[in-house]
Amino acid sequence: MTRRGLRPDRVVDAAVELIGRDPAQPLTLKAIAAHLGVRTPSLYSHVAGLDDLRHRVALRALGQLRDVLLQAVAGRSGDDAVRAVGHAIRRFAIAQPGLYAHVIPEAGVEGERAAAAHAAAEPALASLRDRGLNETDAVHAARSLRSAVHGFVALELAGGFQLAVSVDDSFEALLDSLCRGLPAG
Amino acid sequence: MTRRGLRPDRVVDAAVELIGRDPAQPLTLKAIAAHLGVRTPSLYSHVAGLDDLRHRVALRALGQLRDVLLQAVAGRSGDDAVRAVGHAIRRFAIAQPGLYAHVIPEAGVEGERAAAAHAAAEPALASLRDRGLNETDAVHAARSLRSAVHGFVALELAGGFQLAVSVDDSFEALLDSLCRGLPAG
DNA sequence: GGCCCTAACCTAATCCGATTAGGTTAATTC
DNA sequence: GAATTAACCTAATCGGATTAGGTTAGGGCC
Repeated sequence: MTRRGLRPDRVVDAAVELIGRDPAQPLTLKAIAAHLGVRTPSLYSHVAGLDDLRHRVALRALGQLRDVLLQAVAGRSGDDAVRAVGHAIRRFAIAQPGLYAHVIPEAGVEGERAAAAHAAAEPALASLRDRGLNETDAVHAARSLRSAVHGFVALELAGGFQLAVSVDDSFEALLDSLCRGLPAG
Repeated sequence: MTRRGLRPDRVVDAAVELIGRDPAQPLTLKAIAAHLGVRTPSLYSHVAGLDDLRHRVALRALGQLRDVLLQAVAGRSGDDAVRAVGHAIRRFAIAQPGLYAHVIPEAGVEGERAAAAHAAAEPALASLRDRGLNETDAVHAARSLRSAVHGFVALELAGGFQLAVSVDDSFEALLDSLCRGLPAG
């Protein structure tokens, strides 16, 4: 019964690791507790429950996504930046499907999480403003880009692309279309 | 204890109705049974369990989506058809968010469901072929369109668009970009 | 060094929904 | 009208979340 020195962050670490190991497995307090060598109810000292845990995982995921996007757009502009954003999101989602799933809320977004989502969206938005778009058009474009990439990745991860046509090629085609089609200022 | 004359389809009907009433509420056998005036275990005479029920709901949803898309493309071609597909999907998703959610599988797709998904995708694919695209490019384009619209709707339903910019306008902008950007043959 | 307090951990118990086991009986068939 | 089938039921089990309420390790203070 030694103390484990758990912190909320350590619990989230464990959750993220389990999610990474097997994204199909649902995130369960029981599994996390076992992974940490603790009984399930003990987690309640650090986390307010399953919903709270999911919330924290979402924040973690959004933070990572933001980092990834910041790196992706660094030093790029124009179509180059748009493509980099697209590839970065897809790479992130494929590398950590379970984590990526938590980026999208199931119900409404609010508070801290909205802020995190906003922060994650910012890099793409900035590179679209650079493209010469005014604020409103940049928001339209950012939503379009994010929607297209999220939709693609969501369907891809769900196994939605069954036809015998390269999925990678389709993704490039999607980015091609977007770059061709997005207004340029 | 009179017989209710339940059929698998009636159970799915009830599920769809409950889902429609409150998409936020998770789909539960208990609620469906109550709605049908029956005890929970009785449902097992008609469906094999919760997973089977979800599968059936998904088939129903895919069928409806297909109908909606067939109507949407009827008599249209070119960008007109593309826009109609986009609007039809979005209208369907907003009208029946709970049902739409079941269109996207959580894990892999197989068998009957893959066929249903295929059938639902066909109308859009056909109208892209009409556009003069060869089969491969039509598949790329169909995936792009589906991804973009699905992503948009998923984020919209999740409350992901927080900024004070019209979501309807963003959707139009997305369709504009796609129409401008999709190859034309 | 010993006492106190907090909070981390535990066990036991409850709740809720899914699922299974096994009866009862309405409807159907012969 | 008897035999069969299958729809429905009750009772029980299971798995995971959550709550209630103890126990004790460890840090701060005398």
